Amino acid sequence: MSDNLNFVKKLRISGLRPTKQRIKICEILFGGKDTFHFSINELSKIISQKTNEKISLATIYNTVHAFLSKGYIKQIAVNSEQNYYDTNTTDHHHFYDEDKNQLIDIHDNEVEPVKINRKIPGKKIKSIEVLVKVQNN
Amino acid sequence: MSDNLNFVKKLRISGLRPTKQRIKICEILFGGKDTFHFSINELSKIISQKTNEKISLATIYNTVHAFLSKGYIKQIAVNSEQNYYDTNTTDHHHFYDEDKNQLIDIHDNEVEPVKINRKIPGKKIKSIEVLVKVQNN
DNA sequence: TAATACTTTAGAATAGTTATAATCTACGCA
DNA sequence: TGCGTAGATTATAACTATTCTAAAGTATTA
Ligand SMILES: [Mn+2]
Ligand SMILES: [Mn+2]
Ligand SMILES: [Zn+2]
Ligand SMILES: [Zn+2]
Repeated sequence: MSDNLNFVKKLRISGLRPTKQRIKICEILFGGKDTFHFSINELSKIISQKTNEKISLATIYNTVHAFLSKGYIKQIAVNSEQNYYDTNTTDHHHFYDEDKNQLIDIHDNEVEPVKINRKIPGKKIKSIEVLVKVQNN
Repeated sequence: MSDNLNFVKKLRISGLRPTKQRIKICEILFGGKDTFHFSINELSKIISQKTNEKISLATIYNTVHAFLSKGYIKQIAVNSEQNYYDTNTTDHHHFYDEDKNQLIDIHDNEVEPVKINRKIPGKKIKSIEVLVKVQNN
């Protein structure tokens, strides 16, 4: 709960007013020990489980987008069914479990750096993402 | 146009009846010299440009899904805005030009093989995909 | 040619997401 | 400490990609 002060700071620093809703979403996203992956749908369910008051879907979308543009979370492209987000904003790759519909972090020591021996004229690389799809044996 | 016989064969082999619509879509997808990337939307536009008769959206979706499940095309995850498909079904990676919203093939000689030093128990790797997002300098 | 299974189609339904516009709130300033 | 205002929240409508439905059409095989 003293985390809340940090969240307020975090929001203020990036020019976002520390509202009740945003602080609650901060608690859920950044208050745990571990980072995690979520869809808007999943986040919405977590919120309604852990909270008495309801946060409207529009606010959840707005907040996730705000956090995304501030770099507090990352977006992960898996498929077009649903957007996935990641509270781990470091550069890292993923397994995607097609049976559980679940993202799993691949740590840097678990994968060789990807080397691209080609440049696109006039373009700079913004990100390199590896997605390893896995399924049951 | 003698390609059409091949397309009929191709469809027959996989248990799909060679209908007028499917053959037309085959022509567009597999009749050119080069492979290419497309969204359903783009394919739909190409069809209406190159064809007098119209093919309904439902049929385009059905056919793309059928071809996908037969392995005639691949699906590429870029973002959740829209699904992308690829008539190049070989294993290969992609640049994604965020300004032009366009996929560009990375050839095997342009990237070192990606080595994953970790296994998920009970799971087998289905695919390894690298997506390099680029934007204007 | 007839029976049948498969296919196409228009349009309805669904689902994720974004826009709207009214209400509410945070916060700098009087 | 209370006001004014910019910014935030919300319910709901709108939008769009995709899937479903069910009726009409077509390929296939006997
Ligand atoms: Mn979407
Ligand atoms: Mn979709
Ligand atoms: Zn991650
Ligand atoms: Zn490709």
